[in-house]
Amino acid sequence: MPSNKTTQCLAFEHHDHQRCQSRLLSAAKQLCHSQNIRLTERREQVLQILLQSHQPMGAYEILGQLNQNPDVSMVAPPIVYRALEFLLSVGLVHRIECKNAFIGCAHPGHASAAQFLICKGCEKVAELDNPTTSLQQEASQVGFMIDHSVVEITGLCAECQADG
Amino acid sequence: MPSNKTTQCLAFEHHDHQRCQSRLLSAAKQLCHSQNIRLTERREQVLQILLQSHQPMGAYEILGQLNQNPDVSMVAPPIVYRALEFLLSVGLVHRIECKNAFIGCAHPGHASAAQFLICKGCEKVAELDNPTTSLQQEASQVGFMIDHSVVEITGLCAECQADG
DNA sequence: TGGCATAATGTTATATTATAACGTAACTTA
DNA sequence: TAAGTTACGTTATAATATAACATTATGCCA
Repeated sequence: MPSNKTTQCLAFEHHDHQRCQSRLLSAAKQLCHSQNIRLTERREQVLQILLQSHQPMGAYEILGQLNQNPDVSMVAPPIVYRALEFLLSVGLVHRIECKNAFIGCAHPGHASAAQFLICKGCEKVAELDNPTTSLQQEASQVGFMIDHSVVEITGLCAECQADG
Repeated sequence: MPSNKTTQCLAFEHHDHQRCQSRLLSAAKQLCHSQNIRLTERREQVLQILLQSHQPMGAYEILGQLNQNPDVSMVAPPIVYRALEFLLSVGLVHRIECKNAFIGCAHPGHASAAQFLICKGCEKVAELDNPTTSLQQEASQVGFMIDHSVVEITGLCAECQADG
């Protein structure tokens, strides 16, 4: 049995990203359908752009990609921000605070407080899927009621370390 | 012996802030002196402004306070950002990513990866002083080499919960 | 002490990120 | 189909941050 020590860091492993991407898109559609919320064309466009890679994108970068399509008329920032607002609220996208950027959720539906490993080398971001951390325990020890948590670890992934 | 369960969350406790402030300023001076780096007047001004409260401040808010002094000529954003850059590099100030804001370090010299509890009620921020977390362990388990970590927990402090 | 190198500050302009405000179109449901 | 709601489009502008270059202060040592 192969070691699975990195199986929760898909972003840092070689994988069939085509499949990864379509799996996440299907999951998104299903999730929205089951919750009776609308994944409109715009929202889906933005989600698809984010799912193209495991790298976070700025809002204006997304905007740029939307506007690359010459068939469609140019759109302005609020379009993107509104789609992102929706996707964030549903948990299909996360915000990477330390980069003012956005990334597709790697574990849609798991709701939990996400934690990110952000590689400075390849700029990919892995989303850990661990529910409770010691932090949450500490917070409650001092009587703090958690609403939302941001955990972003920057550094070098294994491969980028090897590449020097 | 009184419970010390919250002693590391000074920000959320009633305390003599006058003393807190001057203690941190002295510590900063000492730290810079011992490391032979210059805490210039500008840098000290900015640090003092941040030490006035346990609430994070945006760069332009700091700028506003600097420019409140009618004796001195107006300064422009780069002044503030440069002072902040210095103070961040020395570890006298931290950046609160989820607010694009800055806060005086509550434990100067401890170097460690800081973790913040951010209250939505009183807007105060407590800096935990815990060295290694389970996160760091997890990161190294997947071969990730940590450079910097951002841990920001938003919610309600005990007092704000009580206040309804 | 004077002159050089470096570090810090000051100034202007502009880049980047985000949202307010208001109008139009589309969907939903009675 | 009318009314209410949600989503989208458009314009303008707010808020955050930095590039580039000029000036001043500091440290150093010949």
